[in-house]
Amino acid sequence: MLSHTAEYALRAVLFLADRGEPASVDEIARQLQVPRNYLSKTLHRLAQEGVLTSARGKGGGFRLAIDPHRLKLLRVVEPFDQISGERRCLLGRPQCSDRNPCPAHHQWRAASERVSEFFRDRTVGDLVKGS
Amino acid sequence: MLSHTAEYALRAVLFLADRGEPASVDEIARQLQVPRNYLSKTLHRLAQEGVLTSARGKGGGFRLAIDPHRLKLLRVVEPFDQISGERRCLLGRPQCSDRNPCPAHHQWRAASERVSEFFRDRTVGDLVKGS
DNA sequence: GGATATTATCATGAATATATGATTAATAGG
DNA sequence: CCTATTAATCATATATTCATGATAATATCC
Repeated sequence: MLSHTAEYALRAVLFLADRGEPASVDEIARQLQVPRNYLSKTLHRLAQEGVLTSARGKGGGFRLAIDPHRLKLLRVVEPFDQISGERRCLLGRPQCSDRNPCPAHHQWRAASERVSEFFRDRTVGDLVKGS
Repeated sequence: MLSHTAEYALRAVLFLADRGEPASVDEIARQLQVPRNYLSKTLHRLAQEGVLTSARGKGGGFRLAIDPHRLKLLRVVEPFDQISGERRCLLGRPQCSDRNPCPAHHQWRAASERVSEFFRDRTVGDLVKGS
């Protein structure tokens, strides 16, 4: 469902939310067992998006820029995977829409809407143990 | 949601179901506006899976091997994309399961289940206009 | 059996996602 | 200022997806 990159992003964010204080890429990568430099780029991207803040040098690292209970999962994931946005027609028809639906449109919409909803409504806080 | 390949497969199958008689790769590719040789491999794969039958030579082509109303969408799509099977943990934890759930497990399950259901329950016949 | 239509296969290429290793830039603390 | 720590960047490698063009194999029809 999610790309590796988006999954790394989400796991890193959950880790940071759970932890509550800054952590270095090294530490996060070790915890999640994912490639260090690859994760570094992913986290950098999240920082650009305003989800994380980063600080170099001693005592630096990444931390959440947003209260976990206000941080929607979609915000974490959408820089990497297109989850929501305009829902793509299952049959790839560009002209497909609510008013001019392909044969699959309504049924597919109802199903896929649930997934978008999940990412749009749930917050990082919802998924962290201690809250 | 679907890869290009799976989308091509689904569209080709719907086309064949709608049409009711054999069609050549050339014709299907022209109709769907997708790359010919690439589609050829995709259809070949569907033939191997028993979804289509193929015939070479004059008068040949591909046709459905299964009554559209008995052909689940999952059957068309699963050779290319992993939709169902063991639902993958959103956080990539191999040990995650109903009995040993990750924090996202139940919520994610409820949402993604809808998508699996769609492919598992709906048939090609459901999506063809004239039926 | 020759011409033609068609799927099947092969060789290759381009684009993207995933990943690794090395280097550079910034920051904090002594 | 020096050193250690850390993010940021650069160069490159590997795997997968998506795609193209050419050729081989097979079937039909005359």
